[in-house]
Amino acid sequence: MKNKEIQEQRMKGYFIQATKEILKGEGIQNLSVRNIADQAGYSYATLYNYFKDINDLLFYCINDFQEECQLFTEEHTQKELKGIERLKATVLAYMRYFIEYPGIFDLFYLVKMDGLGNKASTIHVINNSLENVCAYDWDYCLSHGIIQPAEMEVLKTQLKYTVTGLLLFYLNRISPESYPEFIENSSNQISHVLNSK
Amino acid sequence: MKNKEIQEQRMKGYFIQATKEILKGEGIQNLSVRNIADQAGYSYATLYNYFKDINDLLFYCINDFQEECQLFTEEHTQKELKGIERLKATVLAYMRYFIEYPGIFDLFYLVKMDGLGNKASTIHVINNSLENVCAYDWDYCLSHGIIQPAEMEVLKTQLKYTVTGLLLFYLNRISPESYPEFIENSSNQISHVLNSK
DNA sequence: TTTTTTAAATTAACAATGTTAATTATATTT
DNA sequence: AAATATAATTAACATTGTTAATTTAAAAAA
Repeated sequence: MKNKEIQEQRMKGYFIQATKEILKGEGIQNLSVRNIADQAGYSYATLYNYFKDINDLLFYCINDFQEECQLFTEEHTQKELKGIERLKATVLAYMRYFIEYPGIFDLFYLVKMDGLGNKASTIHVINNSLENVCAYDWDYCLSHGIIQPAEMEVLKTQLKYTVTGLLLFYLNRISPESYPEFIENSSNQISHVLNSK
Repeated sequence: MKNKEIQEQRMKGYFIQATKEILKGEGIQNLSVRNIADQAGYSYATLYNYFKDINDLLFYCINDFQEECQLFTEEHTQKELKGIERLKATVLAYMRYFIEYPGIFDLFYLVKMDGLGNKASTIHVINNSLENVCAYDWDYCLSHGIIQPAEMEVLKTQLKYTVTGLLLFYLNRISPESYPEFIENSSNQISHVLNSK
């Protein structure tokens, strides 16, 4: 009875992998059940033997992408930096991840997840996405007395909303119009939030 | 040749009105061409005699809603308040408008507007939505020397991203979980942004 | 090794969507 | 009143998510 389990996980993996590829490549507007099944090498109805519906499939992707995002930011922030400087670099790397994969931004922040199914735990992952990526930096600032515990909560929240807002307007509403402007703007806003430190 | 124009505007008005009603009532996920036409009292294909596509129709709604939002905030902030206090009240009223009509939030900030058609001017309305609603307050603060011009730009930007982020997480990701929490959270964050004044 | 049973995958089918083409009904002009 | 132009409707198509019916492949029993 163990083989069954292994095989089922493997099949799920194929569909999850296909979904992730489409999400990263063509984006969420080109994602469809038939598309996914094609990429996975199966018929569209087969998908429903392994997932309740397309949302169910998306939940798995969110967890995977959060992990990937964590790795991405670690790789893209120089290890020499410390404290506030490092925190800022981490946040900017976090943003770059979503700029590189706008479909993942859509998935994390824009998709409607109406059926209350699996949701709870996945919503939790999203709500703590940035905070988790920055966990090391927050800890460092705390243990070195750079930020007081009380203020840290406000900063975390402020940063979360600012970062999401910046990404939302750039990716979804073309403001600012160019990437350099966006980066400069983002850098300024993040500094402004953190310099009330 | 003037009657033609009047009649055409009237017809457009029926569809726009219908669209707005559905958007405010059932929300964007229940909006469809057939739905709109039903509400307007015409067949679905008739719509295409007056609008290029459904996006074209949405553009008109955005302008109307922005005006309505402006009126809403004016009515919901006490006239006695002045300066920063009044600004804060205006921002909170702005947020309440979108809480009352989540479909309008979707329309303003979440909908994909891919065909570059009419877009430019409508995008501009959205990008300046909050700033315009707060125009009176910003002017007051400026002319009374409460905020310096240079800093004001940063605050406007910061406020825009914070407000959008707060709404996005509450409406789309259920965080925080209750409305009182959301209001308290929002109030705190807005104060925090403005108190660096 | 056949045969039977079970499980898995595929094709058919449905309802809902946006959009266009073909057709009918309504005004307008001659 | 007849002919023409305009506007509205029904038909039709392609695309979506999802379910039901059917075929194919795998496992178990003989």
